[in-house]
Amino acid sequence: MPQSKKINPEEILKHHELKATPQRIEVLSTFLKRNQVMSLAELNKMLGKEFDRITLYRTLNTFEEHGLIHKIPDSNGNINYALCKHESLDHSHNDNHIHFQCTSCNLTVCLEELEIPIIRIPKKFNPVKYIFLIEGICEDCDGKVKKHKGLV
Amino acid sequence: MPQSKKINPEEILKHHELKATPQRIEVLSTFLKRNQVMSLAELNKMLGKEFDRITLYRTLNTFEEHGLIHKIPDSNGNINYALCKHESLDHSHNDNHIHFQCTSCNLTVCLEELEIPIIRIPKKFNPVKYIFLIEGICEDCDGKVKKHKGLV
DNA sequence: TGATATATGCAACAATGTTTCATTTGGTTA
DNA sequence: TAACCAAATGAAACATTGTTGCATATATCA
Ligand SMILES: [Mn+2]
Ligand SMILES: [Mn+2]
Ligand SMILES: [Zn+2]
Ligand SMILES: [Zn+2]
Repeated sequence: MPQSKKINPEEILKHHELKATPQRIEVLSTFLKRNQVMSLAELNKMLGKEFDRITLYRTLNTFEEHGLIHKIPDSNGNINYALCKHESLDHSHNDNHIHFQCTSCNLTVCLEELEIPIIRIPKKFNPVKYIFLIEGICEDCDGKVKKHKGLV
Repeated sequence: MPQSKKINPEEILKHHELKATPQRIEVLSTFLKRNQVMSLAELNKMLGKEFDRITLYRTLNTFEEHGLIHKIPDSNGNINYALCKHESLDHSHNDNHIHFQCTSCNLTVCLEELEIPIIRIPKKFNPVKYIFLIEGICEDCDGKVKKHKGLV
C-alpha cells in the first residue's frame, strides 16, 4: 500500500525554523484542516474563544514572514489568509497568483494556476510585489440570483 | 485671455446628484486641493479635529457610491482614497487602472494611463471589478537607501 | 537537566467600522 | 418668501482589529 504523504504541523514548523509551540501547531492545523482561505473572524471561531487573540495576531505575522501563509486583502480592507502551497517541505512557494472574491458571499479563492502578468510601470517606481484581486459573483450566488429572478 | 476651467465643488456635487452640504464641500475641496491619494488619517488631519469622523465616514461612502472617488486598498488592509478623474463634469470616469504603493514611505499613486489587463478566469467565477496594486520602492526612497549604503 | 532566547498572555491604548436616533438643513414647492 | 420634508448631520454606543510593553512560561539545545 502506498504511504500517504502525512502532513505533520510540527515538521512543517521546524522546516521553517519556527519553534513548534502548541499554539502554532493549533493554528497551522486549522489551516491544514480547512485547506481554504480564511478570514480572521473564521480563524478565531475555529480556534475557539480561549485562544488568545494577540498570540494569533503574532502567529499570523510570523507565519507570513516565514512564507507559510500569505495575506489576501480585499477592497474593503479586510484581510483573508491562505496557506502557501509548497512542493514537499522545501522553502519554495509561490504567492504570485490572482485571487477571486465573491462580493455576495465573501468566498475567497486562490487561483494558483493564474500568475499575475508582469506590467511595465514608470521607471521611477521599483516594483517588488504584485497584488491582483478580481471581485465578482461566484457560481452559487449567481445561481441564487437567477433563481430568485425566475430566470431558471 | 483664456478662461481657466474653474473647479467648483458645489457644481460637481450637484452634477452627481448630491446635496451640496458644507461638509461635503469641505471634503471635496480637500481632495481638489491636494489632488493626490490620501489616507483616512491624512484626510482627518487636513479637515481638522472639529470635523465629525462619522460624517467623514459616510461622506466617503457616498462619494464612492456616486463615483467621485475610489478606494485603494493595500496589502495591510489600509485604505487610501483618490478622486476619480472626470473629463469635464459628465459622469464618465475610469478607476480601472493600476496603483503603486511605496512600502517605505507609503506614497500611493494612481497610474491612470495603465489599464488593468483582462484575465480569463474559470467560468464559475463571474468577474466584475479588478484591483491591481504594485508594491515597491519609490524613487526617493530608493535614492535614500543607495545613499545610505554609500552606493552613490 | 539546566540555561536562555523566544513565545505567550494580559493590560492598555489607538484606529476604524458601523448602527441608532434625535436634530438640523438643503432644495423644492406653494 | 415661507413652509415642508427627505436627507444629512452629529453624538453616543459598540465592535473589530492592530499594536506595544512587560512579566511569566517554555521549547530547544548544550
Ligand atoms: Mn493565494
Ligand atoms: Mn486610482
Ligand atoms: Zn458567492
Ligand atoms: Zn517611498
